[in-house]
Amino acid sequence: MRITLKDIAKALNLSASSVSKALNDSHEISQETKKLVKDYAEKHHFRINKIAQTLKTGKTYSIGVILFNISNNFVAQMLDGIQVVSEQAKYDIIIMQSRNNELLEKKAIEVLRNRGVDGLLISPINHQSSETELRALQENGIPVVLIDRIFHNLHTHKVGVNNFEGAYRATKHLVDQGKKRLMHITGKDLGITEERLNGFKAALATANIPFHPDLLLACDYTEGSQVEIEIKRKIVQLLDAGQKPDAIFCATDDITSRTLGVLAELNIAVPTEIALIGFSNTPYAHALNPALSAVVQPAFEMGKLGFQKLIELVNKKHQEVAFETIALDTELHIRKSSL
Amino acid sequence: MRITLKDIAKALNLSASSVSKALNDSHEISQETKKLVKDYAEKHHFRINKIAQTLKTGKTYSIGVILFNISNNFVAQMLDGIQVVSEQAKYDIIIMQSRNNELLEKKAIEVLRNRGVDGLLISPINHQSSETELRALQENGIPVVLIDRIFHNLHTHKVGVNNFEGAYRATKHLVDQGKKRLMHITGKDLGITEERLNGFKAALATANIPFHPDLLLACDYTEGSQVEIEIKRKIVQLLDAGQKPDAIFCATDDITSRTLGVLAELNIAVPTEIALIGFSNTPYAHALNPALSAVVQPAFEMGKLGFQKLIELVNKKHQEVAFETIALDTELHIRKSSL
DNA sequence: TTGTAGGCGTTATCAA
DNA sequence: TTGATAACGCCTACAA
Repeated sequence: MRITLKDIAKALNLSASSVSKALNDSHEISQETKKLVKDYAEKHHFRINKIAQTLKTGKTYSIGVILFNISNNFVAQMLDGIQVVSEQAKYDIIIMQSRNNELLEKKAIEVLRNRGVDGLLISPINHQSSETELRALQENGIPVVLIDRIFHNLHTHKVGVNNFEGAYRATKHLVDQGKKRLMHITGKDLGITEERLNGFKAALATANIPFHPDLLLACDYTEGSQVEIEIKRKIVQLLDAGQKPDAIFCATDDITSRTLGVLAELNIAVPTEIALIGFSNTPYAHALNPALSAVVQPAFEMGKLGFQKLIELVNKKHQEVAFETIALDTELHIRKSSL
Repeated sequence: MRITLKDIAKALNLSASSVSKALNDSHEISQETKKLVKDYAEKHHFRINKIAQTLKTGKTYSIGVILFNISNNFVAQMLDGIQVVSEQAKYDIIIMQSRNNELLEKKAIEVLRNRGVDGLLISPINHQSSETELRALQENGIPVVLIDRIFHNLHTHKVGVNNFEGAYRATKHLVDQGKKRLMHITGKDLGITEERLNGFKAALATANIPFHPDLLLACDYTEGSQVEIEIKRKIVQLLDAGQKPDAIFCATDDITSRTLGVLAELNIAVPTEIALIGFSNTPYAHALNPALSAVVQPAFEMGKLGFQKLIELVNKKHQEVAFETIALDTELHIRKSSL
């Protein structure tokens, strides 16, 4: 059904190797033969069997990408960047989701490894998740690059953002608005949240506002989606205790959206009762009511850069490389929700 | 570096074929030998080379999935359903985005075909997009299943929703609220929008409200993201002409979100000035201000069902199958934006 | 400039 | 119950 090199060879009275060379534009083959072969191939819709090619060459021309959840604006934007570069570089990408679950993460790595990929771009669950598995990949000549969640022990290229700085500026902004009781809602053990918490604390410190552990909520992402409930419970609890915050800084895209939802549900006016700002890459920030103040990450750029770095490694597998950690800047978009 | 069947065979003084059979639990191999082989394999971290296996067997155990844009709640939810089933079925999925661009769609099909997939799940751009390419796949024994965009000429299983019904009920709801000047914003040539338009018209008809072409906007999705600008221009134009609608029904997830944004930008109060309802699967519908009334599609179910249907085809490639078209029901969620 | 032979890692067929 | 052999489709020395 599907035509192969041999078929072409037979039809043209050539050897399979000549056909192979002709299709690969080898200098050992005459122009006429090349033309003959290529025309025939085109006419008969010859498509090379990548599987066989891979088996022979060892190159799969595919890259594994492990993200925690692709239905997240931030992640989707990274993915867009990744895809742009992957197309230029003629690499296919195989996307897997870890859902912030270390078991699924390990499984994804395993699947990709079995299937054969030339490299792996991953946003790991946390500091040391799947460390041995990733190291094993590297030792087998499959380069790994970390993206977004760059606080990981693995020794390699890492592309993320300046989390401390982003959090610091957002918090500073709230402080500058005269807010005194700042709450921080974050995720537990997500690999980037520590730095954001540090930024939060640092901004408080510069304003001589003591950090109040009661105003910190670290949501658990390992279980199903109880996050919204956790947030609601915490806020209600603060209200009941007469400890209402006057501003909230949210650490991730997902948390920001959910917090907004909880406040709406509780009929808490934003920003008059509680001001809100958070990490968010939603393209609809301006369309929300009130328009959302956000720390925006250069997600598209991160995706592009991360993938480029990975391709570099793939292409010079055997040379010594000085690994870099790149932290891009975030942008602070002030809108109504924090004013 | 990586251990192969032969290595095991050599180490155990067996033949490669026996090792292969042992690992595949063939009945021709003795229990002791199996244990021997499996233990050795485990101990030495043997992982089978899927590439070689595929070359030999012709089965890739991977399925191509072509969607138009994965950073869309609705699509992301479908994808979740797809992934759940794919893991059960032990198939990998390779995700590609067509971005509602027929050239990219064709390219994606080509890539998947070259790379080798056992089947294709696709949400095609429109009625006849890539029809010949898809048919060619089928003729080469690679089954195709259509999802979401089920109004396509291809003869196969199709899994989508009852678009007419969903649109009809949403529009009917607006009519029941006493709305008279209903606007419909939709996408041009997206394969599902005709039926939604028909549902819109039918609901108007039952209320004896004439359909007004001026109150219809079909956005062009083939070019970059001018959609929001188009919507804004149209609404401003209607306002200027004193033709302000009193309600809007939006046909897709993306259009609903964007329309909401435009209305906010134009400082048009929802629902008092203009009521709004639209197809949307955003998990934050209740968290928007005002909470968004929406026609919700069973996206997760669609993904699951579509993938299941595809796997069925993959597994009985040579039997005659009676193709089905399945239209799941949508849910109407009435919230504040349309009241 | 073209062809031959061997092999990538696996499995299927047949023989032992 | 095990083993030898060939084959999947392609590429690459090396020979012609």
